[in-house]
Amino acid sequence: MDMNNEFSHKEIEEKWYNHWLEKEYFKSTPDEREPFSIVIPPPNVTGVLHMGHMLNNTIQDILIRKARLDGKNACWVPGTDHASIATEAKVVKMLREQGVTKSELGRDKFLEKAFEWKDKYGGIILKQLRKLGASCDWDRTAFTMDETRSDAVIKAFVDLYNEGKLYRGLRMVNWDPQAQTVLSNEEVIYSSENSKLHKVQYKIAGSDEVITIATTRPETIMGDTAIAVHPDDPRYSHLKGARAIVPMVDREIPIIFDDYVDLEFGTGALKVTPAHDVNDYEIGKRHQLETIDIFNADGTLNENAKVFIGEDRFVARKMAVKLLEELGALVEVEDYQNNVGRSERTNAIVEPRLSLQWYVDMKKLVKPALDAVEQDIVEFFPKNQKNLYRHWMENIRDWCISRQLWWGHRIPAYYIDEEVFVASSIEDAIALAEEKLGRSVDASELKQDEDVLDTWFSSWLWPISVFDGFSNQEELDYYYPTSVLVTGWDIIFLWVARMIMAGYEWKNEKPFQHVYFTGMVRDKKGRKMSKSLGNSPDALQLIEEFSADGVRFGMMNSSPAGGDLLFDDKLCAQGKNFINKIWNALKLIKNFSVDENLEMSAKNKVALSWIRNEMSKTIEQVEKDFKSYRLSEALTTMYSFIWTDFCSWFLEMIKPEYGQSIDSKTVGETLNVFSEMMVMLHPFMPFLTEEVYHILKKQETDCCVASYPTTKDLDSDLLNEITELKALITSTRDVRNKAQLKKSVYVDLFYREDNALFLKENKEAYIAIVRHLAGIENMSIVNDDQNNLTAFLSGTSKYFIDLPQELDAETELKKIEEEITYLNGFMNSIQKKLSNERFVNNAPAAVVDKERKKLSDAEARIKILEENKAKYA
RNA sequence: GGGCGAUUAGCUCAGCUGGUUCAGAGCACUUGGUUUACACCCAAGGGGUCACAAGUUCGAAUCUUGUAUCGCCCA
Repeated sequence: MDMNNEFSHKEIEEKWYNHWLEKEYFKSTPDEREPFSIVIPPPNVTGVLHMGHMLNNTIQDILIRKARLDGKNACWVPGTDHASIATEAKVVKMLREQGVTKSELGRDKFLEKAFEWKDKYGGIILKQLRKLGASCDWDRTAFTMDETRSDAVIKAFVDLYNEGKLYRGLRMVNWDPQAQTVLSNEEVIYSSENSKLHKVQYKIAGSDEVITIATTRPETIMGDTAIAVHPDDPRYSHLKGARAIVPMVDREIPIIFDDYVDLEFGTGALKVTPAHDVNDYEIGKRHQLETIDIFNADGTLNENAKVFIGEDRFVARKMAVKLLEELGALVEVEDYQNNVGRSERTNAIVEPRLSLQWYVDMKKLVKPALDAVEQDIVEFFPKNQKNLYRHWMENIRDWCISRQLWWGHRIPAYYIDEEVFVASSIEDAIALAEEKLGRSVDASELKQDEDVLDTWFSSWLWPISVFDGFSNQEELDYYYPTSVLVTGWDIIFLWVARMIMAGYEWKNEKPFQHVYFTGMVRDKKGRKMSKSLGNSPDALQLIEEFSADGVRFGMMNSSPAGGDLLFDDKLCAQGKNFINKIWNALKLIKNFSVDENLEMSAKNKVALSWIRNEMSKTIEQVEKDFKSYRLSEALTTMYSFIWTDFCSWFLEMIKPEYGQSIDSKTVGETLNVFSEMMVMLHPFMPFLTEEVYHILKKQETDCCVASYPTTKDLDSDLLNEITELKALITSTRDVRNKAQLKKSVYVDLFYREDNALFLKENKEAYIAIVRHLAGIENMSIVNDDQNNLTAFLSGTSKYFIDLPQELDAETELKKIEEEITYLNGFMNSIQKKLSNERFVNNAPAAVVDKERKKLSDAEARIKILEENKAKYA
């Protein structure tokens, strides 16, 4: 048969992916079969495939393909999220390049542009997933801002509000005074900058005493509402109940005691400005302090400051320093390095600012979600993530869900003056307003909230909303709860925990049975992959170079659940080599010269029986590994079975001598084993296995939808005997190597009459295998030690080989002596164990027997080694 | 400061319920091999006091505690 020398992955990948799509193998609709469903963690619609996605989606594809082969109704729902911040930033940038600003355009026009942009550039990542072989039901592709998903979001918001689980409250945000917008934490870049630490004296009211604080921001002094010191600080304990006077504005503020204060830092006294510092805000809340906001939105000072009104915050800082100096309040100014946050987009120093935001009251949602994980109703893989989850859930904070952006779901809250009406439509809002106000209300009176919802507020509904579960129960009943969620542990709070809460909140049921946490993909130096480091390989280029199967192999080869993956091209190269190996095994078999008239030899019969047993063992192990999500273990198991057992041992066993033919039955059986092997490996390497599956023989189905192979009862005698036989072959090859024999030189091998291996019924086959694999001409029995032959040991049996020349006596002697020394020590330790009554009495009988066997084996080996030694001495 | 985790061969990591599937894989290394399916390969080999210390146990890489070093998350 004519076959390519190499597996040409590009055309083969495309061919089979299209074939699978045409056959609609990935499509799922509810039926009588057991469902197996996965919802994709929706990637950012503007994103491109990176290493993390590859790992994550390879795992999902492996699980879904395995379920499909197991005969389940496998449904993998793909989709993307709208990524408010990232997408809006990209659209704003595009508009800026066109010379248009967001505010000039207005909300509606801006959204139009954003959707245009999304339709044009969005979803590239889903196309890229196809290259990886992802077997998603593409007809189900969902987007967090499409109609169904948007309806769900609005409904969820209204529900929570009506149940009192949503509220509006003040919160400290990252404010960019230049762009006049709120930034998320991800958009603020912190770095160490040079600044000055000012030590400022505050007078204590009604005394001559002063208290000195240290600050890098003297321009905020006018907003101070307390001075805080540590409760254990002896320097200040006498100030309990005292009040200090804020310099420049002469306002009295309390001195408070709080653990937050660092005794070592500065003077140990901290000025507290709740309106302009996150930590101060927290302290303020604890001590019910007044909050004085002294800044305008553009970073200039307002009337509350009393001084420097209208000046920019940095101008005000200089003026404040000068004024403090004049007042004699400034004690000292020293150089200081501190962490400064700047806006990623404008480079302006970020100003912490209080603003009114929407919150979810998480304490009202937490209980069933915490219980579910604690009781393994939702099971985590690996388990240790439970601790992290519990810790977070027990210390949960309310979730701020409003974002000062336009791209996203606009908050369904409508205002008339101070009154809020939350409703899923303007009509409903009007009705609510009319009822409340007792008069007719016109739509134009209602002002809808300007903000949108956090993207996670749509993602947390994902396992329900992709099945349209907020308005339709039918699909949900079948697919929900989903079987497994595959995601990174870095979003356990942002996403996983919230999905579990949403599941119980709206469906009173967990969203998934299992959660498989993947590790982070790092570069080979252990650094996170990032754009700025430029250490992330181009995913598609990797596929191009190593093939999709090769990359999938590389991703899976070294990534246990939860463990980080130090990515190295070499891993993919190993995958590519594996493909080459399988391809060549296929070539070998297809190019056998088959003789229909040949009988199947005893040797081939034993070989086939053995490989079937090994295959069964492998399947059993793989099934076990799948159950506990030890996917990289499963792959390693299959790899070593295919490469070592099947190729290196089995194929060599049945391979005819050069120029000879092989019987058709052996070939037929071998093709069956190979075929099953391809189905077994299919979830990990779908393209290669499908191609090989069809070249092997005429098949009734495609590999993609075949039945996963099953296990058979093991013949443990045969397995043990072949293990022994392999050891003999390896020892013989070793002796040949040491004698520097050429492969083409055949020699004679002898065994003793009492050799158990060659007393069995498979004796003839075993001899044939040894001869075939170890370069042996004749194999026969000798009764006595043969001084003209070279003796060697395999297991506990002694063999003789007729070498053209003797082995180097000195090296042999040294090795023998070393082994005798080792065995003596080994025996000692076992004897010690066996003479320990407590061991013999307490250890299980099987363990004791094993120790006895070890002892007798070691004795037998020593006896033979001593004989051999005598010969060399 | 609070929490989580890691430390096993030169490198990257497996090692599940303590006991021959217990010290293992890949890469790297050494020796030999190419008219023979595969040099993207074959055969054979070398290499580890399982971070350190104590404890539990008949028995510890595995369980407990402490120490050291490193990583991550939250503040």
